Amino acid sequence: MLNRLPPKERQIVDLLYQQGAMTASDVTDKLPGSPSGSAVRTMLKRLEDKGAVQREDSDRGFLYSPAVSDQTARKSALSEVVRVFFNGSPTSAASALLGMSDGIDTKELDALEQMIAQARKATGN
Amino acid sequence: MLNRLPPKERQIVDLLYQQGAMTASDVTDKLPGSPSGSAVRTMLKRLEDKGAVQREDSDRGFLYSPAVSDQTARKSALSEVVRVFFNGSPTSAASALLGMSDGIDTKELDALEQMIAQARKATGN
DNA sequence: GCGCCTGCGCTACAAATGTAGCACACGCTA
DNA sequence: TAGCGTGTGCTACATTTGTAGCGCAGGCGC
Repeated sequence: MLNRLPPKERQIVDLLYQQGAMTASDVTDKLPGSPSGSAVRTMLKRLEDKGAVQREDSDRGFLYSPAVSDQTARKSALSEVVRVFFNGSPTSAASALLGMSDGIDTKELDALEQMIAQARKATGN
Repeated sequence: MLNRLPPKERQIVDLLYQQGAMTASDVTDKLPGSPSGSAVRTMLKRLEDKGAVQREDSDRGFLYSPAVSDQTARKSALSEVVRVFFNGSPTSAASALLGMSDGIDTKELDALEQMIAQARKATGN
């Protein structure tokens, strides 16, 4: 669970989820406050020890990526927010989400309505 | 920002958002791992110093509550998840939300479709 | 072969966090 | 009034986090 990570470590994992696998120096560059490379490497190591990230050998050095799949992490993150802020109701959260989007792509709205239709069917079962 | 809080402190603030204002000993009881009361009070104090929670006098001792309104915190939490996991697309997140709800209340679905209709109009502007 | 980058790991250390013990004040009750 | 239970604050301390310095290895240009 991401919430069990301390602030900076979490920031790093978030970055990896957001931008995909990258090297330690990439992380260093993209992190605010221009931390030293070794500082970042240390945290990456700790994250690895905790099993939060994994690394893979590449020609430009190690590539770090989250140990938990995007799919799983997304679900987990959403569940958390729903539980804490929306009294366990995913639909309430979805409403709030709709409310806060500025310009929305029509296609996405179509997709959403499809999902709603699906949900209606499921409920009907 | 909640993500700037260390794990346990965040757990406490989450609890306050989820269950509303409560006393230090209530927090102690509801927290897993049965921590000591003084441990909890210390964290509550630190949270207060950081401006994350506020307290109010009551007949049964101090009542602690999040310093940031639910509204604001919700929005902020959702934005964060959307940014990190859904490439900034609220509608994608909403889809995922729909997908993960089990039995959904028909009324909520109706409400959602209304929101979508609204969004369509807004886009048309 | 000799410097130079780049990437990495190890070690060190200050600050933050997590946890608890102790002492004190207030309201009740025997 | 002496003795409790409850609610607090203060202090202390072990662990974890955040940050960086140093030294080493491999690839590259001179």
